[in-house]
Amino acid sequence: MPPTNPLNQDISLSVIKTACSNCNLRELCLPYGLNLEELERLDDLVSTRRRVKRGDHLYRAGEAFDAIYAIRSGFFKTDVLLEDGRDQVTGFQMAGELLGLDGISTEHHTCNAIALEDSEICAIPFSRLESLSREIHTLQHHFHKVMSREIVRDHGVMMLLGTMRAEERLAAFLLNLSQRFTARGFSHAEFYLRMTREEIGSYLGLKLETVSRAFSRFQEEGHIAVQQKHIRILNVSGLKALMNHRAT
Amino acid sequence: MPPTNPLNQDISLSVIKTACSNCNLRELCLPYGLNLEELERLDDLVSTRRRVKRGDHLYRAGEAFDAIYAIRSGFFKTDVLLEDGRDQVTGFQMAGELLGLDGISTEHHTCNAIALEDSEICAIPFSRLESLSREIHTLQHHFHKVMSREIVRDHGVMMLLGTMRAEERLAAFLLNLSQRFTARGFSHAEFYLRMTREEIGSYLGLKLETVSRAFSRFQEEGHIAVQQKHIRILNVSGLKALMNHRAT
DNA sequence: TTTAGCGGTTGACATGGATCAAGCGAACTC
DNA sequence: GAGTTCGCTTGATCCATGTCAACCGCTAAA
Repeated sequence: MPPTNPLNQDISLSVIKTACSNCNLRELCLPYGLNLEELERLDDLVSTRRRVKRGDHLYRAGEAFDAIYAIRSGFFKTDVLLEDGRDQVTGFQMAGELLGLDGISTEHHTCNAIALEDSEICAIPFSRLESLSREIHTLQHHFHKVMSREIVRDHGVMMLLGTMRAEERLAAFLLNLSQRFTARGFSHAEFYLRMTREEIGSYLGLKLETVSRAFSRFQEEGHIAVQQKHIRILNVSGLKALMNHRAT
Repeated sequence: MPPTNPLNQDISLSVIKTACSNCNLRELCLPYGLNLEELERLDDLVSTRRRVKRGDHLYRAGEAFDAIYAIRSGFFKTDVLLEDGRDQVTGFQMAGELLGLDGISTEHHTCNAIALEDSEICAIPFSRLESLSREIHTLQHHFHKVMSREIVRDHGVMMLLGTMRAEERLAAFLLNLSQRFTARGFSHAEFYLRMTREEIGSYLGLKLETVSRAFSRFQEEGHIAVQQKHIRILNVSGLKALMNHRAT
């Protein structure tokens, strides 16, 4: 039932929508571990929500940094560009994950963040986040953990790029996606890829043809079923075995 | 002149030695930007100094995390291990740089830190660092910058591993070392490598033979002079040109 | 329904770097 | 001072992945 005053309705709706305290991602995202009173203080801070259409930039390398972004829904990639035109996808981000941490260092973004599907993000003004985390120990500590986790993730990618074969890389990639979908309550075994073969290749340090061949091979061997961007994982342990195989 | 009481001498010496306020790396390290009073508060915190002999571990993957480490002198590498025995060097660290940031995430170290020469480090208990950075805004902000810088550095390595050829990787590596030595007041053109060809290769995702051949080639082409671990850079712009050459 | 375009698949061939192997020189031990 | 070891260099060969090219099949627009 709409209330008598439609304006109030709008306001309360928008408040509800942008509140961390009300967000079902709060256990994955920045508010992790906060109590109710602390949550409400964080709500004050996370005031801006924005839609980003598929293909649009959330931010570009070189732009001034003043906020980090939490993904409320949707899917992003980040990439870095070299002067000579080469680029590399440095990550794929999904709901509950943070974007923009790279910008703190120089106060300018150092990569591009591009939506791979229509998405919604919450902007978190960074200086206000620092203020609040000076007051809320839990928030401070969790933020540090999130940054550290990003460093650990990057080490994993370095390992992957530095020592793994093409098929190992792709297996690791699929298992990682599967695990992150699971954490968000989706099927661990069946999902749609939001990115092209070329973007996967860029992330994994491979050419798109190599990615495509590896997909076909996994299918032949019964590890997965692929149809375009639709993936079904048929044999998780098979994929895991692929990863740890070579001991060169 | 030694004072009459040799014990006092020892104490004051050790205090002087471990103080950030007295360390000539303070502009590169954690204390960056702090005023005198703040520096003294940081001094209280950085009480433990430790020597790490060449080849020894500062910490190992899996150990409980409770402190980060600032390198006072010396040279380290960090590496990650896969279950199947493969490993990858994730970085080389020199004086003024921090080690252990990866441990914050899980409260356990996720990599090994090994001294490549006899070194000295300052241990900074992490929970106390968090406390202090809740009180000193400048410290908090600078610590965030340092973590972010590590993320940006990792993206650079991902780019290198994902898109560059062997010679480009080595050129980038040499230029990076040169720049970091310069920042520490050493020659930008002449230095000793503290790591083996194999360790360089591991970091760059190459085999030691490939690293060796690339060194030889750089020498033939007059970009550098190599003799074992002694490197002289003869043509900086030549090396830079090597890096941005290919536009595939 | 036809057509255009983009992403994906597959094949043939090329190549950069890995692998295997031999030898060398500097540093360390006895 | 001789012998041993380890790190490095260099050559020959191999192979995983890149490159080039053709074609396929969704999807969307006309």
